[in-house]
Amino acid sequence: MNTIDDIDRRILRELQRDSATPLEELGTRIGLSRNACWRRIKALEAAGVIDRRVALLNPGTLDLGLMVYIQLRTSAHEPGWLEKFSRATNAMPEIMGVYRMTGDLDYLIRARVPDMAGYDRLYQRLIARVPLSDVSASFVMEEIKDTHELPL
Amino acid sequence: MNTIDDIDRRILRELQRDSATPLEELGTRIGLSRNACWRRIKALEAAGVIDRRVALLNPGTLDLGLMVYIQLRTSAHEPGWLEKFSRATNAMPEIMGVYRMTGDLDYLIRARVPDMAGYDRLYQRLIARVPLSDVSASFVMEEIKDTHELPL
DNA sequence: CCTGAAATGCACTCCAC
DNA sequence: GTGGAGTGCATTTCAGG
Repeated sequence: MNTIDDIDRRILRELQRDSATPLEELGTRIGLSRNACWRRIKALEAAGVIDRRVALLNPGTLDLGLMVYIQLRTSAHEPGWLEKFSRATNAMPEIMGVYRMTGDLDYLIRARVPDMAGYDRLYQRLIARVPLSDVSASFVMEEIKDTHELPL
Repeated sequence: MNTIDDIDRRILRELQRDSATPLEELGTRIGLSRNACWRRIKALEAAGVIDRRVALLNPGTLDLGLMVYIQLRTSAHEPGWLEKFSRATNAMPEIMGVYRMTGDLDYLIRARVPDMAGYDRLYQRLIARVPLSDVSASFVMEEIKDTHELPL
């Protein structure tokens, strides 16, 4: 895989902000021909730097206004617990992120639900599938910033 | 804005997983003609349900392997503090999420950096711009799940 | 590495049904 | 809602510097 230079970074910055821009405009914006631009994009895709193109949806219009972070502190887990936990959370679409953490909290879950009742249903379903101890939830009152864009 | 029916949801599910699929294939997959499919997508865009199309990048290939959650517990902040905090965090690209929370922690920051040294630089820059008290960081050891896809 | 042009294919529109 | 057909532009390939 080739090293990523400055021009690549500018291309990536544009694409992760908006991938619908025509090649022509993208090229002129970064001072490259449409064609050279295209070749770099293909190379970045082949190298796995660009993972995929997706549509970003608006949570507010889909009745998913409540974001919640669930913190888990574990007791001693039996062998195979992590495997079961991983399968359970991966099978639950409301759960968008699951992270094993340093520090005093062991696992952190990021989820989106319509409202408090929706959180309760999620919680009930989760503890029914995996034994959990010491669960606490924090709800997002205000999203000051929330982006998928990586710092380049 | 029209209500979103089951077929719309299936379209959205496909698009937020992969927006590069040709209309033809997308149509057959959900059992709709290319044409009807296209009309629904345009309607969803007009209604703001589909926000935009973006490229998703691979953090591992861009030397952004470390994800960190920074927890802030506030002391009494002077007026205008939130405004300053918001501007500062929005101007820092490593910071991908900033949330005002319920519960004992007041603000939660999600950020991506290359490594521990990168985190320290971020931390130093942040406290230089905004007065903060009671800052604690938790680092992601393992990403068990991490997706942008909303539950539909 | 790049540019510019040619060929392909798809998005998009309009049509009749 | 379906399918077909036509236009134009984006994407891709190719020839060449």
